[in-house]
Formats: sequence, structure tokens, C-alpha cells
Amino acid sequence: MTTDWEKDWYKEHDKMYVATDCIIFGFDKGILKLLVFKRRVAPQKGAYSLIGSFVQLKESVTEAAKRVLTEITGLENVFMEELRTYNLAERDPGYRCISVAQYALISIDAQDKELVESHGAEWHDIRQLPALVLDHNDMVNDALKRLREKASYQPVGFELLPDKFTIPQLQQLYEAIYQKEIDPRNFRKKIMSFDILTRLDEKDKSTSKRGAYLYSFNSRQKLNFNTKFNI
Amino acid sequence: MTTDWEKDWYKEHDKMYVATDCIIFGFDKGILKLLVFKRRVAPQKGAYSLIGSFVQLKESVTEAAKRVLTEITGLENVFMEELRTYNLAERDPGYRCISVAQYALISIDAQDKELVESHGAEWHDIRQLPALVLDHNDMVNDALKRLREKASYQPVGFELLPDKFTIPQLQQLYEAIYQKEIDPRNFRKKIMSFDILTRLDEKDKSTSKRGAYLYSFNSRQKLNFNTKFNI
DNA sequence: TATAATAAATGTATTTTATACATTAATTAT
DNA sequence: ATAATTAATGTATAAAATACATTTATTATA
Repeated sequence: MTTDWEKDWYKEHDKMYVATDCIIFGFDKGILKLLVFKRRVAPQKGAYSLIGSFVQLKESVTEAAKRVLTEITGLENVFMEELRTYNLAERDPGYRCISVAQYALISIDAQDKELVESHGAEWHDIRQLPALVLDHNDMVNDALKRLREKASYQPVGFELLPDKFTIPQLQQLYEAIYQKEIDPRNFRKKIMSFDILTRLDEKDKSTSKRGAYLYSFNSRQKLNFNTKFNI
Repeated sequence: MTTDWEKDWYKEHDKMYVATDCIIFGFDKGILKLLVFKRRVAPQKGAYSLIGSFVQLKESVTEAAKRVLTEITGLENVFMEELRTYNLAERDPGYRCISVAQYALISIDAQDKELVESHGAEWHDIRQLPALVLDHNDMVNDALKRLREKASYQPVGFELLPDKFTIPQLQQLYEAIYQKEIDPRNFRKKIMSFDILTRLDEKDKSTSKRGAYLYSFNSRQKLNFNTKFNI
């Protein structure tokens, strides 16, 4: 395919490390959380960081992120989307390394809790995060911003809930994403208008005597991209 | 900062080439255009590609993109935003190389036309693009999609117009971005409601006897992010 | 077994925004 | 003076967002 001449042309240029870091969101008891881990190896042993990995030559960046995510949470087929690259020449004091940040939404109760703990990973309230290494706090802030933007024009975040959830739980999730209160009548009306939820014949009575109906999420295929979703 | 032990830890991992490719949009005579260039060197000499460069160790990805953009168009301070990475292990048949795609919006009449031509770069109607090398056509399609999304929730694309422009020109731009006709009464009403344009005491009479008032764009600071911009 | 307590569920009126649509105005060329 | 041409404008209707209070189902307990 390429001639030797062409390969030489490539070789004139610089190579660098490419990493990927995962901003992993979860939602538990009304609180939006982030999975961070306490580094057990150098560099920066003992410091908090996002979960990440160097990208290997044989794998795509996406594959690298999924590899590390599965390794730590036991989950596969997780919703994950590229956020952006962090690419300043001096961002990593060790070597030149760019990082492709990706954010993931996972259902906390689907995770392999022991596996997570065995890797030194911890769930932290998004409003009270520790200082993270390098530019990882920037990544988290940018990911949160992206999540809010995305939620403003399409239903989002169902990946953060268990398979069966109640409308009040879904509302709590939106309140956690936006960090503001939402009117329950308007919220329900809006969500229902999208026709993406199926009401089950089951109730969750853990938070009220009356109980709230459980719903499951329909495939999102029918969603019109231009749907306005201002809540 | 880092110990030798830590440096060894880095060195266990793979390095790769990091490139950046620019999806450069322009707007000329009512037509949305893309700047592509005919490669004068291997690999793929003679083929069309986006304008791009390998990222050097001493520069950020953003700097690399601006370097090549200035080199080819003579422009500085161009609007440019990261689109996403293209990172499949097998995307480049030569060597492992990921590309950070960035899209730029430039005012065609501000470019250095001769410089552009001297680099073999050409403006092509976005609706009739030639086949581009590697995954560059994907990049263009994704960038167009992003541009449309962005335009749906905030005024965008003023960078594609000269400093002074008329409302009909601005409408043409939106029609080119969305590839559909827009009602001129509703368009004007909507644009004016944002309070981002200043009417000048000058008219452009190149397209009508009556002439259309020229406007300039106010700083976008006052824009509310949540502004709905469905046209 | 009646009552209190509690969160879930619902409806309506008002305001804002989007959409659809046709005429008049300013200017130049003839 | 008139014809030709694009720019500029307004209004009525439909759809969506917002603000707001009461009833319902259920359990615990008096």
C-alpha cells in the first residue's frame, strides 16, 4: 500500500503517548456521582484520578476506554461518548501525552461492587469531588457541561437508572444533572409527551405508602433529534 | 517531578502519530464551501484531502491546526473547534495514527487567495465534494452535522460572513447550512430578537436596486446559552 | 376500623414562542 | 413617468412552556 519512501515521510514526524480517561457518572439515592480512583502506582501514587489507560497500538481509543471500564466495573455495553481531547504540550509533566476524554453513564446497581472496590475506585458526590491529578478536574467539569447541554435537546441519562424506575426518580436525576428543582407536573407532562416510557404493572413502595409506578425505557429510535427538551 | 521509575512506567507503553485535520468551511455567493487540497506529496499524491498536519512534540493539537491553517490561508484568529478524534487502529494504512479533527469557519474574502492557490487548495461546494483520502469524507459529514446541531441552539456561522453583511445574506447562509428554505419574515424577526446585530448606515446594492442595509455582529457575550434557535 | 400521614398523580389557565402567509417600500433602468 | 426588482414589514393562529393546588392510594397507628 505505502512505499518505503512514504514510510520515511511518516518517520520524519513525532510520536507521542495517547491516553484515554473516563468520566464515569452514576446516580445513587438522588445524587449524581463520579467514579474516581486512588492511584496505587506511580506516578502520583495516592492521588485521586479518573480511570484511564494508555492506548495500545493494536486498539482504537474507544476500545481502550471500554477495556479499562470493563476491567474496573465488570460492565460491558456501557453508554460512552467522546468528550474532547486534552492536548496541551505541557499537560503531563512526564512525557508528551494527549488524552482523549470520554464520558460514560452507568447504572450503579449493575456494577460489580467488589471489583470496583478491589481496584481502589470510589463513587464521589459530583458536588464534592477531591482534587484530581493533571487536568482531570477540567475533564469532569467539561463532561458535566456536556451532559447538561445534551439533556437540553434530547432525553438523556436513562443509562444512569436501573431498568425499572419511577417518574419521581427520573425527575430526581434531572434535578441532579441541572442542579435545580423542577415542577413535578410539568416534568411528568413533558417526559410523557415523548412516548419513550412504558408503565409496568409494578409499584415501588420504598419511598411512599401509595407507591409509584415503575416504568421502563422504550428504544429511543423514534426520538426526533430536534426535540426541544427544556425542563 | 517524575522519578526514573515513573519514566520507565511510561516507556512500557506505545507511542503513535497524532495528526490534526481541518474541516474548513467558507461561504461564497450563497454556497457553503469546503477547502480541500490536492496532495502534492506522497502518500496518495494527487488525491484530495483535508488540510492537516502531524502534531509536533512541542505544540498542542490546537496549535498544530492553527499553524497549518495560517500557512495555507494566511489567516490568524480563526474560529476553530474540535470535532472529535478518528482513532480506529487501522484507519491509516501507513502507520498507527490518530487524527483530531477540527472544524473552522472562515470568511472567504478575508483569505489570502494566492497563498491558498499556491498550496493547491480549492474551494468546493459542500454538496459536490470529491472523494477524499482515508476517513476525511466522514470528518466532513460529521462536521456538517455538528454545524447544524450547533446552529439549532445558538446563532452560529457569523465567522463565515464578511464583517458587514445583509440580513438576506445571513438568511442565505442559514439556508445553506440547513439546506432548506426559510421564511424571510420569520427569519428576520428571530435574528433581530437576539439583539446581536447593529444596523449600519450603509447599504449593499449589489443584488437589488433598493439595496439592503449592512449589519455588523455584536459581541456574542450577551447570548443566553439556552436560547432556542429553531429557524 | 377510622384517622392521620405521606408521597404520587393529575389539570387548567396564562404567557411565550413558532409558524403561516401577502403587501408595501426604495431604488434603478428604461 | 413607469416598470422591474429585491428589501422590509405585520398579524393571526397554533404550539409549547410555565405557573400553580388539589385529589388519590396506601400504610401506620389511635
